[in-house]
Amino acid sequence: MRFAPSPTGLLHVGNARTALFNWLLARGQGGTFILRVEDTDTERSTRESEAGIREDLHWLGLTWDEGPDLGGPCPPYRQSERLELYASYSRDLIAAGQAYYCFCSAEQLEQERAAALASGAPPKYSGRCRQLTPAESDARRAAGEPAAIRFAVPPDRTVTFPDLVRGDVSFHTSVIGDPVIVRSDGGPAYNFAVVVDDALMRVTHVIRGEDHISNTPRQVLMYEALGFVPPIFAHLSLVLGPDHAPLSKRHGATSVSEFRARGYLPEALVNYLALLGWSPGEGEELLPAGEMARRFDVTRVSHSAAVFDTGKLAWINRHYMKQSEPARLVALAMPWCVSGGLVTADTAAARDVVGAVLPMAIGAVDRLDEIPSRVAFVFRWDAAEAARRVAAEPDGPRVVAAFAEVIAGRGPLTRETFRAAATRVRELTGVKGRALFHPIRVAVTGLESGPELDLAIPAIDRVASLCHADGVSPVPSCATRAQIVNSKS
RNA sequence: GGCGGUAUCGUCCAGGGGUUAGGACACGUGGUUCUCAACCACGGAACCGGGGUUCGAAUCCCCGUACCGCUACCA
Repeated sequence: MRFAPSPTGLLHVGNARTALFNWLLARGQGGTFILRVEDTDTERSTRESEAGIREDLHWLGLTWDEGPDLGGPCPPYRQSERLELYASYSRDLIAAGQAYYCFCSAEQLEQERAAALASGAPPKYSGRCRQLTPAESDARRAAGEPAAIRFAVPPDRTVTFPDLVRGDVSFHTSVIGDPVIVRSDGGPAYNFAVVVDDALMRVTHVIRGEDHISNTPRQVLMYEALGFVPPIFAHLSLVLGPDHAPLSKRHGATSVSEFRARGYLPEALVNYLALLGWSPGEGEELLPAGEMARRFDVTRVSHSAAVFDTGKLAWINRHYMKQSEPARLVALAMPWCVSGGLVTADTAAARDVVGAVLPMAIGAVDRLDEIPSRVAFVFRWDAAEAARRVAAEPDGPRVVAAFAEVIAGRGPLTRETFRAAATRVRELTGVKGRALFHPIRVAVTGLESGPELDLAIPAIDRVASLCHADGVSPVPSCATRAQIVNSKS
């Protein structure tokens, strides 16, 4: 199996899904997964983009066995480095009379296409240069006339190929114009390069987007002309946005790196992408990639386009956040906590702080980037505001005064000591339920609603006890907060 | 326009000649907790239309419709 992106931009989630399905097949069947870079479009291809795609693939955990960085038995793995191969095979095709030089200019071609369209005919290449004798072609080339090479599509044939997701697909050659296989600048065209590469790299299964299905008959013809056996194809339906248009920027995030930047976990994105067009069966949905690979069956992939559902991705992401080891989650969340101003740097002490505060966020938040706003109250406590709000509560000042007194000098509160303190306050004041907890919440967090106090109070005190460490701004303890609010109200 | 592909709840995915057409997300209601969230329970929600085949069609066939893709010296 192979994944063959062109390095002309960020890795789109649709392409990531294609990569994933290839990976699932390869890993599930003990196959080899090749990464091949299709950089024949020299105008748009960049090394930065290639590096970005490799990084995104790594982040997703879609590892490959052969590729430009790893090497392998069929190098090179960048098309720009395989130019002699394409040239050699195109010469063979010309020699065999299965390809020919084409001298038509872009303007000429454009005119013909417009005319064909206007008259309602299929806008395919007329095949004019196919008539040229080898002698004529050679003469014109010798004269320095620029020429592309076209593949001679055999007339009046029906090309049928099996497609693992759709069954047999047929096209008649009468609708296929002779495709350019080598551009006049000498570079190979996509349809030719894939065929040569997939054949030489001994790719057995090509899983790719549905947008390639119309290319497949030309490619099958080229396999035949070159004396190669075509691989087995499987064309995946496209990924759409909520408006049923192909997923694009205006729908929000579309690239893997954007999803990463928005705080999605790689295993969540992978799990979601796998569910888009496929299901492991038995109603199971949340499965690790290895388990999905074990169960993967291309044959059972959906035929129809799928709408990308951010809500479901969020649900899956929440699941994996709850599932993660706390230390890993802290490490993952650090960048957002730093940029969100919770801590000033990613230090060991800062990680302790984030670790103390994280339990309030997981389960309550869909993404890592939402963590800072969920826990910010710990760090941005406004004494005056808290006091004002407590004063507005019927029993507020009385409850907070009692609370301040009960916890004074006790040191950092834990869940247990807080519960005990709350019980004591209830005994002292006779206030219970919401009337008891709400003033405490408001005094200590400054929030009308938020995390459970069982979680919030120990977190605040833990952070307060860490407050002079590197990379951490000092925050007042619950006792201090209660005391201040009490004195102000 | 031509060619190709696709069609089950709002969305994703099951199922498939006779089923109360199933699950998940989302949504609604209720429960629980000091509130939001989470969690639990319950609920509403679908076989594109028309013909045909058949005792029986959501399922098989044909047509239509809609949507998507391709129709490049981009990949």
